[in-house]
Order: sequence, then C-alpha cells, then structure tokens
Amino acid sequence: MAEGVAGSVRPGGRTARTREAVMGALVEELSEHGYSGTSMERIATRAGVAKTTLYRRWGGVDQIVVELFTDATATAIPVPDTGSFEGDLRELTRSAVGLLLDPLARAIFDIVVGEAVHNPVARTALTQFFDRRVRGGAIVVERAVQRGEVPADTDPAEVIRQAGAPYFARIYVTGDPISLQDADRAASVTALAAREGLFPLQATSPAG
Amino acid sequence: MAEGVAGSVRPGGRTARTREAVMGALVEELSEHGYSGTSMERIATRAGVAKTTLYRRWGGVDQIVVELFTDATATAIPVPDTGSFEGDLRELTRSAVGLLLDPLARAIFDIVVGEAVHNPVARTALTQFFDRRVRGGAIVVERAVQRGEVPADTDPAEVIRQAGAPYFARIYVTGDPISLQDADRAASVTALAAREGLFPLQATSPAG
DNA sequence: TCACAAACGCAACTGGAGTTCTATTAATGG
DNA sequence: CCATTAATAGAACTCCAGTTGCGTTTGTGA
Repeated sequence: MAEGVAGSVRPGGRTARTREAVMGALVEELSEHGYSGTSMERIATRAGVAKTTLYRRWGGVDQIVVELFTDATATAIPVPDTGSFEGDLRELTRSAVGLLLDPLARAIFDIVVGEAVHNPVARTALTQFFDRRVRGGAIVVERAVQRGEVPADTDPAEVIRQAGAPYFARIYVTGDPISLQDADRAASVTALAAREGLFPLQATSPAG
Repeated sequence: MAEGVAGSVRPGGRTARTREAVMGALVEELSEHGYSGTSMERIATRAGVAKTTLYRRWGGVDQIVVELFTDATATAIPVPDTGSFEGDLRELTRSAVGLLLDPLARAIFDIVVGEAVHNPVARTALTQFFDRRVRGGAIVVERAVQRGEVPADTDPAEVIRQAGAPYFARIYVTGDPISLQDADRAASVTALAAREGLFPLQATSPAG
C-alpha cells in the first residue's frame, strides 16, 4: 500500500520516494516539535526535498497531515462479532478509545479535527473516515436487529454515531480526559437506548 | 456589562472604548471575511486602532476571539424546571442546539473549538464555559434525584456531558448536520440511561 | 533506446505578520 | 486642577512563510 500518488500522472519512482520521505519527516517533526513547531521548511530540510516541491504538491502543513491521516486510516477495520450487541458495541468503542490513547495517532487526529473546523480538505477527510467507521459499525447493529435484540426500524448509522459521541466530545469540546471507562459507558448507554427503540429510521439520514 | 478590562490597571475610558471598537470590528470581519480572512491589520484599521495596541493587549486574532467568546458566554444560563427530568434535559439540549444554529454564535464557537485543540488559552476558555454549563445542568439532575426519577448515586456532571455529546460530536467530529431532533434524542437517550443507573458516581470525576 | 513532459531543485524575490522605538494622549489619585 | 504614568499612535524595521522563474532530473510511453 501507499505506493504512488492517487491523482497523479506520474506516480512511480521519484514521486513516490519524495512522498515517503516527506511523510516520514512529518511524523518525526510532529513528534519532536509538535504541530506549531512544524513548518514547511523544516519538513523540506528533513526530508531532503525542495521547499517548492512541498508547496506545489500540498500547499501547506495541514494538507500533508491530512494526506498522512488518509493514508493511515485507509485500512479497513475488523467488525467485532462477540455474539451480543452490547459486546460488539463495547469492542467498537474500546478500539476507538484505544486509538485515541495512542500519542501519535492522537496528535494526527487532533490536527485533522482542528483543521476540519475551517478547512474543507480536512473536513472531507475526516467525514469520509467516519463514514467508513460508521458503515463498518452498522453491521453490528444489523446483526442485532436480526437477532431481535433491537427493533427492526433501528437506524444503524445513528446508533454508531451515538456510541462514538461521548469520548470525542470529551476530548475536543469539553476538554475532559478519556479512559476505557468512557468506552464502556458509551456502549452501555447506546445499547440500552437502541434496545428501547430510541433510534428509529425515517426522519434522520434521508439518503440511506 | 463588559465595561473595562479585568486584569488592567487603568480599565476605564479610552481602554474600554478601544476594547469595544476592537470587538465590534472583529465581529464584522468574521461575518464578512471569515476566520482565515481576518487579520490583525484589518481589525486594527476597522476599529480605528493602532496595530501595536492589538498586539500588546492580545497577541493574535485567536486571543481576541477567545475574549469575545468569554464575554459573550459570561451571562448565566437559566436552569429549566419543567417538572420532569426528561423535560428539563430536553430544554437544556434544545437551548444548546438552538445556540449552535445561530450563524454568528456558531462561527465564534467554531473558532474557539478549532483553536482549543492546540491553543491552551482557547482550551481554558472553552473548558471553563462547559464547566459552568455542566454545573448549571447538574441542578436538573439533582432535582431528579430528589424526585426519585434517577438513582441517588447518579453523577450529575456525567449526565450533562452525555446529553451534550451527540450534537457536538456531529458538528466538530463526524461533520454531520444538526437539528432540534438531535437535541430531543440526546435528551431521551440520556434520561433513559440515567434512570437505569448507568451514571454512578465513584470512578469518574474524582474531584467533585 | 529516445523524445517528451511531469516532477523536482535552486535561488531570488515578495508580501505581510509581528516587533521595536519614540512621541503623544488621557485615565487616575491626590 | 495637576502630576504621574498607563495606554495608545505611528513609522520604520525585521523576518520568514509563501511565490516565481527557470534550469535540471527522471518517469513514462512509443
């Protein structure tokens, strides 16, 4: 994976090497100096690449981070199958919180979320990421419907969004710390609400 | 309100006028050019104030926005009292969503949230804002406890955080649109979970 | 193998954010 | 009212992110 450049006319060889060097340098810079201390010139120097190349291909640090994020999250996530709805949900929320507890993953995520507020490129990358996560998680809900654990008219996407909301809101909005406890509670609360039929289809997400 | 400057030695008269002019200019600039198009020089010119004054007193656009945010959210919010726990919760979530649906309030909020990811000043302002909101909302939970609607060992702060999470996560993380429906569902889900005792005190929020 | 152009390197340039210094204004206490 | 000095104004400056132009390298298709 990660060979070549998607929308590029000449994605092989040198271009790919440049890309790898830049992404590597970016990760190192982010780890050592944080986001505010990571400039295009530093990345260029560290990667052994001309500054103009960075500006031409990406345009800014943000864009490079977004591409790094898109790369890192391109792999499909496994859908849990513990046998129970709440068990599956707990697996999902725990894996999400686990990812957010990893420093580097968290750092990249932070940047993308911070950018997404006013940067359409970051917004798109982030939304697409969650679309994939939600689609994957929806399978868990659909199985729960088939097992009769939740009502048939349950909206799978809304259930998954509800399950993810608490710890993301803690991190990015209220500024509270998170732990695996938050994952477990989010799963419990969501499972309960879903069983009680609080996520009916209709009115929400008109384009299924 | 908003007369003078808090930590200032000479807060009256000119200083206060400058402040007002700057805040007014900031709001106009944000409305017309958005965040990325709002520079210190533009604000200075529009406010009829020297650029140096802005840099001395604030240091950057972000800081001015944070002060604007802190000002605007300084007023205490009324605590609803509809007679039922779920009714009170719904009032709370609806007023929050209502605020987020107002363009200017939303714009300011966006900036602060986006900044808070990597800017301690914004982080503090945002966290303090939610501390107040949560403290206010907690009263609703405490009354529910007294009425016997929810278990006695319910953690009020966690209940309020849970109620707010869904729409904030939609806006700032997944990037989905919000409506008053999201407010109602958040209230329903949270009320149900609280009644079932899913927010026990202990383990969370060690410093009450 | 060869021609073409995509992608890159390099150096000079530009523009504006942020700083510094000094002079001026006006809020405050007595 | 007056002296003091906090706060502001203004011009000139520095510095670096981002741009431009052009020459060089190298991937790609024939």
